[in-house]
Amino acid sequence: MTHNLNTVKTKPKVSTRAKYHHGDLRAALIEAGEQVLHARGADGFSLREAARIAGVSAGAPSHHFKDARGLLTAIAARGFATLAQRLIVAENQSSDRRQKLFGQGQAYVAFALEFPACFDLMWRCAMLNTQDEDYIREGHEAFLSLHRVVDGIESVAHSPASAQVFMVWSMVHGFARLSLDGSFAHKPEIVSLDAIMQAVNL
Amino acid sequence: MTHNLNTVKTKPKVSTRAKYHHGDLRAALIEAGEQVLHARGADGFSLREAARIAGVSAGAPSHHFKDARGLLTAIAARGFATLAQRLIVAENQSSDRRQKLFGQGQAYVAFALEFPACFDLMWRCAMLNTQDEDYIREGHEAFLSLHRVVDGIESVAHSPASAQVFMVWSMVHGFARLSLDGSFAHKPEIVSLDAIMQAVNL
DNA sequence: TGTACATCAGTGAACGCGCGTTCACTGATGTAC
DNA sequence: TGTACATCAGTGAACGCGCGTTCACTGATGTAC
Repeated sequence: MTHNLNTVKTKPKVSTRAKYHHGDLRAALIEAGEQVLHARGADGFSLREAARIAGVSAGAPSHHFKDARGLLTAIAARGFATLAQRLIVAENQSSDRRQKLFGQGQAYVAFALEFPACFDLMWRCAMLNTQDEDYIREGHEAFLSLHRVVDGIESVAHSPASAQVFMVWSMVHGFARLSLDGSFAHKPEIVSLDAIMQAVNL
Repeated sequence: MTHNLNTVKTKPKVSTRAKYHHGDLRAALIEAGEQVLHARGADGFSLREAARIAGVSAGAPSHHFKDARGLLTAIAARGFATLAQRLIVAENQSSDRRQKLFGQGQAYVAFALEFPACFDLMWRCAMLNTQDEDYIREGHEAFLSLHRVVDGIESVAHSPASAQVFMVWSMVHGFARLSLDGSFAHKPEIVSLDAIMQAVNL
């Protein structure tokens, strides 16, 4: 996931001669699509622009994705994969269970802030094929990691673990969204995720 | 806020003869716009369709709104006004402070579920004029109501009140969003806002 | 190693789409006198 | 009450926009023999 859209268009392959066959256009389109997404946001996304960046004609993507939605779904699935991976890293980074959870919260929000358009896209169901296997699997993967950690917490509040997972998820997700959408921008108080997670007694 | 887009197009005024001047086209456009928004979502919104529903030509809106963004901003501001009003109702509906907060949480989520596209729009800054006075004021109004209630709670956790406001807001907002975006749809556990708010010790 | 041929993965031109906005215009309204 | 006139709030035609997708095509690749 690297995004610099304004670079001069260069051939993705080292060979000096343009190759008629790309090699791995599917992967190249996903990467190009991520660039477009990052630069223009989910609403400004364009399949043609992704093709342009990949150095290929507008019709070419149809050989690898059924339509624009197909590419976007692949990108969203990759987003979930990255998120899940980071949550798992946080899960393994501490032995203290509360520390694990704090780490996951930070990782979740950091992901959203690092890839705002992708994070946005991941929940823009109207733009995605939500039946897609990868998309479902990677999303579930992320949820499971969070679930494992919350399950490991003996709570001060004696709520069912499932309520606590959804509580934490909602809070962290809401915090990420409100941050991205600028809702905290003009509030006098400084808003930190740490302070907020401290405020809930787990 | 009533939305039935598929009704036969009727003149908004009682007079049998079409009037050249509308009377209150601004208000009619806002209402028509809400219908479009509700039926097609924020992404499917179209100024022309709103004009069509209001029974007016495509150019007419320009006399009342600078552009499409202007109309959308007015709609979003009205959304915040409605939300604020409902939060204030919840605030006054109980004398118990925790009950107030629970009521506000329910009201917040209920609003999101009742007007999903409007709720969505209210945070779609790229589609709005976020400098608009009304938009800012009504949004602030809603926040203030929540703030008052949280300030009135003596917490088990001795966190600063501001951290608690943002915690509650994040949680409720995240819950609303995840609900709307279908993230809870395929989870085995039943997810209720009540259970989740119980899980945080306030 | 050479050849025939099927399949794959591109090209590039074309299509239709509804949109937001602009513009010269005109009908309706309200006000000054 | 009547008239002249400015202003307001509509019309409807036109424009340009970049988009996603389709299609007949062709160059490149790989495989069977």
